[in-house]
Amino acid sequence: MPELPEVETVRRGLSALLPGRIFVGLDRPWPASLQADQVMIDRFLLGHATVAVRRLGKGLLIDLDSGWSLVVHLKMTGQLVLVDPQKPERFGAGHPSDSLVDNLPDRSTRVVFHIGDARLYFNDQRKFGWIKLLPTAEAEKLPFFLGLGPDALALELTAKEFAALFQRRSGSPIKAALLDQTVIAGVGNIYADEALWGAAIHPATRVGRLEPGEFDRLFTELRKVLHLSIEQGGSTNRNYVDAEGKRGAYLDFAVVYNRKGKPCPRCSAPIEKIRVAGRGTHYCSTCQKERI
DNA sequence: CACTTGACCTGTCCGC
DNA sequence: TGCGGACAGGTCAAGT
Repeated sequence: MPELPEVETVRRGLSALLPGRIFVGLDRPWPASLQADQVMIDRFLLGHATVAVRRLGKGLLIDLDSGWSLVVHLKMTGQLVLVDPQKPERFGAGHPSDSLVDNLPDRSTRVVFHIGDARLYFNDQRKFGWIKLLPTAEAEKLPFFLGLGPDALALELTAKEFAALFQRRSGSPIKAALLDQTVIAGVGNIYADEALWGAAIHPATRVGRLEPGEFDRLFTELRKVLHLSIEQGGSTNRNYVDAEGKRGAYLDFAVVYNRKGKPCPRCSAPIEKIRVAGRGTHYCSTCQKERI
């Protein structure tokens, strides 16, 4: 799944649904997805309530009143969906076209948290995702979190600072550097392609060849697509759903991602798909000129 | 250190 | 229709 806008959408959903409710039980149809000792689960999860839900890059922290946290990474196909029997209208019914999941648990369900009467399902078709239970201070110090660059939507980040983050990756294609979470946190394959199209930069352009004005444009476009996507509840290509099981609508606004052969809205040339940094990459060869 | 490639898994789609 | 291969929102480890 999940790049910054999708994780942020899940965070907001859980933030509205979880705090104050007590974890009372657990099912683990695929135990490896939850890295936690049963003794720690009994002491620091069960009987405790959520106090806050935070996002760090593409990771989530569910802070508990025990001083411990559930740390979640959804990787490619992870979902966190809360089903509340008190509010069945939240889930599926009414807008079935918005819902991608019903009848949980299903065969991708890896962990089920019982939270009062409600159920929080961790589904993950490809099993790349994980959940850990750790003391909050320790969770924040996981290598993955310590290594993160500034959040792509950090309020205090300026265009000048944005450009400076890329210095040490001067030999990389700009797309590879954008995907590097230690440079800047939160950008993934979809929004890298969309932002590079907006800034009219070829994805394979070496960082060292970019001009200051191009970094300015990239910074502006990146934030624009991330904000728009959050407004739209994220991107659902295949699996992604929010905390209520609903898909995101951003791909209706996407210009290049998953749109090979469709016309570029700037110049009407067909969008092309190539491979950059080992990832499928969509761009307009007319608007985003390659520089040798 | 910077950079690239393949591996982790399951499911789906495309071409023959 | 069937089958094999490529590919899918992300990281990591290992290689050069």
